[in-house]
Amino acid sequence: MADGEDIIGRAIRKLDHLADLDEADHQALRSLKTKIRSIGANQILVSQGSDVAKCFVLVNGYACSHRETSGGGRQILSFRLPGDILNLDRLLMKRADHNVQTISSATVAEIGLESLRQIVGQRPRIAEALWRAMLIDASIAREWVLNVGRRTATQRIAHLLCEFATLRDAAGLGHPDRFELPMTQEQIGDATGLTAVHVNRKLHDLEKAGVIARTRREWTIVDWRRLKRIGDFDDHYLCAA
Amino acid sequence: MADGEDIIGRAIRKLDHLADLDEADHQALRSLKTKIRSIGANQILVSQGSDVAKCFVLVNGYACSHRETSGGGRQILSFRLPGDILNLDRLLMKRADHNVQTISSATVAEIGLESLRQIVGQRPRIAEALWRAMLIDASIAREWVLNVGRRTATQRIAHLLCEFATLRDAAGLGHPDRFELPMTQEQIGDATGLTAVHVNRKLHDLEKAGVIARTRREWTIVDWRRLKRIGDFDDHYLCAA
DNA sequence: CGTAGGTTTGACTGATCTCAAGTTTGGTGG
DNA sequence: CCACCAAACTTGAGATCAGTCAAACCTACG
Repeated sequence: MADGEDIIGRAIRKLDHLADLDEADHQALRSLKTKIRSIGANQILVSQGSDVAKCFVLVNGYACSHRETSGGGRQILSFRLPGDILNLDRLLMKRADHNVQTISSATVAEIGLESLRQIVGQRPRIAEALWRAMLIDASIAREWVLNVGRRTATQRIAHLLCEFATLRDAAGLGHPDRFELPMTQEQIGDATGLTAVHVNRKLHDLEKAGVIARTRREWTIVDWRRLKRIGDFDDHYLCAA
Repeated sequence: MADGEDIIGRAIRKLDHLADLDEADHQALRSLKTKIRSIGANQILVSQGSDVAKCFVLVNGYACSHRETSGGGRQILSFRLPGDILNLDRLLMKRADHNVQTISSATVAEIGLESLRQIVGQRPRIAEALWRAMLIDASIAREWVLNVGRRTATQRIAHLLCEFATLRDAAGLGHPDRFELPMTQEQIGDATGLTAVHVNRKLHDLEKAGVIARTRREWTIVDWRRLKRIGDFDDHYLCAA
């Protein structure tokens, strides 16, 4: 297994799951020229309004997308895991409508927009998979509207943890309910529309209630069923294909 | 101009704007068999989890999409105007991931999913336009996450009013800052993550401040510039193509 | 070690919700 | 044209959730 194959392998497997790609589709994806880049934590990859001519595939590490209010408020719109394409919208949109940045040190594969567009034009199955990937992102965004608009602080945080753990498990990134959480409490707050201080308090509540446990950076979901119930979590929206 | 042409004309013009459709594309769209249906206010058209085999084009009246929490909370995810396709995701998604219902009496055109899929397979420009329409919906959803997560009550309401007025104007539905608002204050609350009571109070604030005016169901945006500033509104995300 | 970023805790403030009672509006039937 | 009704809107008082400010404490890393 060559290095190049391995590196975007996770992304390909993901797309494979969204439409029945055949061997020729796989070949086409593997033949895409990629440039691998290592970046530090908290580096902006795409900034709102920009028109970078490439798509980034997250190979390793974690990232998030966010928008800002004019008053300086920051709202995280999604967390990204290895295998995710970070700015897929650029395929059809002239400009990025949100920022994308790493939240840990990471490595990304850059793909030229032109070659990606070419493949999409020639291979309908790949187009379908990408289209569907974007629809799932949209479904997640809608769930976040619900989360932030209609749930209490504890519920929002619990829901976020459920989502992260589920996506992480689906991506095959190790033990399903014992992992290192890549985001800070400040970032959890920015994702749930809360303050870091309040996130901290509610996290302690969840811990005292025996639903989660934390030691250093290692988090454990002690009572998965209860966490889901608290967060009103139903994974339907995640793989809604 | 035949009736059938007229009725989906608005939707076609919208798509035309998203990709350069040629005459053959227009013909293909016009030749779609549609069934026109009139419905009362507050009727559910699509319910979450269902798999209706048709897409609905809103011809007349207003609609919204929403999801619910298990606790009975309701979050409106978008308001829909004449010319909008209400459940476009069904093109690629097995099941609806949210509810769609009318908020006024309305007439919709039903299009069979199969014929729509056929057209999408044969006419890449139409596929591109539809794809882009979905991306714009996604961009709007992300803006709503920001709105609900990071803005105060007054800002959220102002932002919503700006968005509605802008979309309404873009759809060519009459006077840009003087119109009948189709949603109740309860619905504004469900869209902004607030209580109807609180929406009412903040609406009065905006009125007292001379930013908006209301008589009966007729709303006027008195000071458009100020409303935009209050709501931190930048229409970039709406036509982000 | 020393430092910066992240976490924890406390006391106080303020925005929004809840509950509850009116009032207005628009539609319906007599 | 009027009487009535349900839905929407309005207003007040008190409760609560989450925010703010500020200080102390970790802990990873250079």
